[in-house]
Amino acid sequence: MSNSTPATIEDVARIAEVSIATVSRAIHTPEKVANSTRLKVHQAIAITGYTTNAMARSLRLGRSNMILVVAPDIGDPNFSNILVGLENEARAHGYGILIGHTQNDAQRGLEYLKFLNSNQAAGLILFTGILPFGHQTMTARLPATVGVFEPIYNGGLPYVGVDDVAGARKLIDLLLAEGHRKIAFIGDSRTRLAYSRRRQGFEEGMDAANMRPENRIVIDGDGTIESGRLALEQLFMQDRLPTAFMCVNDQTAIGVMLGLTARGYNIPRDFSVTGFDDVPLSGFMSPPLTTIRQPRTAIGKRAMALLLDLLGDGVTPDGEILLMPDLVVRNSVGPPKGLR
Amino acid sequence: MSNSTPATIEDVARIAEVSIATVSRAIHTPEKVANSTRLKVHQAIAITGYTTNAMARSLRLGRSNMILVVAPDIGDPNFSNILVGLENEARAHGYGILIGHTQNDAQRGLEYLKFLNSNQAAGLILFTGILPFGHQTMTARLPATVGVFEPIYNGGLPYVGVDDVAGARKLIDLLLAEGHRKIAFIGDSRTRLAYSRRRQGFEEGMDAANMRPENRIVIDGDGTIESGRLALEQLFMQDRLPTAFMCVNDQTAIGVMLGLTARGYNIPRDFSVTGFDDVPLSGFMSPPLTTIRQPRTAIGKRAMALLLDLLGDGVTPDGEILLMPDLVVRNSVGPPKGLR
DNA sequence: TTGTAAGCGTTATCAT
DNA sequence: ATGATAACGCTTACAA
Repeated sequence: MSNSTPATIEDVARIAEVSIATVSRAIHTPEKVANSTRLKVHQAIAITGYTTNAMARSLRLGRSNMILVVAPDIGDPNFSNILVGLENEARAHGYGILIGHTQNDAQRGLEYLKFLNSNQAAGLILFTGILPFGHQTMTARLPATVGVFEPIYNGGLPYVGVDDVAGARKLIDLLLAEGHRKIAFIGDSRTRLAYSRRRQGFEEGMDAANMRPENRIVIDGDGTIESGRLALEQLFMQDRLPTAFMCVNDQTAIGVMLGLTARGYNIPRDFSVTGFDDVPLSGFMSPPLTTIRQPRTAIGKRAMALLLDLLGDGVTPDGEILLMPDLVVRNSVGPPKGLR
Repeated sequence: MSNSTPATIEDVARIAEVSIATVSRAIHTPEKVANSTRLKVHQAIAITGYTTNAMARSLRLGRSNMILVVAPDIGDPNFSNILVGLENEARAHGYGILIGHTQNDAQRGLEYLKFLNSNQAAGLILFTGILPFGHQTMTARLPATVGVFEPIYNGGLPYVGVDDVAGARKLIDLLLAEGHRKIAFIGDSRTRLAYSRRRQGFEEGMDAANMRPENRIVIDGDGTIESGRLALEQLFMQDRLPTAFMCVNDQTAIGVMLGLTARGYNIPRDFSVTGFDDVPLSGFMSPPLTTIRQPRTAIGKRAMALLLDLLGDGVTPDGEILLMPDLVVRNSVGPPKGLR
């Protein structure tokens, strides 16, 4: 069955004994074609195994039906479920999805920019928190674009994600309610809106409880397990110990937990720890991690819906769609040691 | 800088005051163009910000410079490092990578098939273990294709991965050497070559040690953490307990460990457990998991090199390239209880 | 060394 | 309701 070359619209036309124009119409505007003709065409299509050559179609149309999703790290445990949401919604509207992987390398980003500029994708979803095109970022001519999961720092682009400030606020309020006073925020030094917003939630909560600056320990990592561990070591070396660690994300929290456990401490008896994102692993930790759940599939769905809207009427919507995140209370938080 | 429409080759030609053919040559066969002309052209390109329209180019050429990588589950912890190897190699040869995500859904697979059939990708890398095109699998007309990480069950396609039999053999030999006699193999019931080969390694090792059938407990899951847990519960319920669990992959092993720990057992004092793959999480377990390391980046690199070869001379190479995997000894294996 | 022109597979306009 | 044909942007004989 391995024919040498794919069937073209002409092959179909010949077999159906109509013109190629009619074949095209039978496919895309069947109502403009006589019933009998349409039947013949579809039979011919079945015989030849014809599928539209998307390159030719897109060239002619000046647009494709593919959406490019760019992420710096495919391995990000948040990514795959977001993707499911994106895909389902795209499919429902006749679009396909292609994934680009930048590894935080501007060179790679640029290649995707080229891809976009040659109309190989109709729209762009950015999972990056920052425009990934290096020095060309400012002058990049982008198709319809929406950020997802992380607001985009330097783009002024529409975005769908969770309300980071509110999520962080839920966490800090929980810690405060348990009786914690001296709390460390293990942040992320990379310039990303999501991180500074989570920090902001932390500060607002501390403010609301009238906590003095000396009760707030802020230290930055880079959002990895390793960096959580490192931040913890720093704090121990400097002898600046809180009773609770509020971490910018789950990875960091897992690093902190691992470090604490390795030092022989018990969580939450000796220290409390919180995360953010509810990554799959978090539920498997011991103790399971108290964190904020990202409605990942929903976020993906909304983001794609937004993009498709944008593609439709080309009108740029209001800046951000913020979903409310849920607090997931597990077992990594308890009252501080002094209070028990 | 947001021009309405991308510059075309004609814009460049006009500005450089040459024909479009010369522009094309200046780009692709610069040696066939006078120095002075080449200079003018490149200046014009800079001015216009021109990038080749890949759709038009591919349509004309009948091939693209994109490689499609299809995986059922982007979230697979093995995937992201394989991808790095694939990408680096592809880039080095002027190819870009696109990722397709099937979620084990034949419908989705079919869409990628269409994508391929319209020449939108020059080659295909399959991370799937099985051709993902449903009932059209048998008649699918594929471009140059190579399987990676998992041999492809129903394709007869070239493949780059690890020697599963040899890897499993290392594991079973370790267990045997520690003194284990009654060993359970927690397998995967899905029809994939990788799993049956690991099982084969298990059997060969047991055979070589003259172990009787009643010392071999074989039970199947589906390769997830949950299924490892479930398999363990089944064994407990049936009261068929081994002293060691050899698991088809790390996820399964982690499930087994979690279940064992939840039941209050100590690993490796009460039971030994092994995995396969050395997924990132495995090193973080307590105890860290003894397993087989997949040289993921190397596998990706080799697979892409093979594909590019194939693209070059179109000659189908010998079936499989098997890399030797390393045993990673950590702390989840010890002597069986009776022997201590 | 450079230009002219055909053609890749579509869709859309204009006739018929 | 259907057919001829131009055009989308590009590469590559072939001519000059």
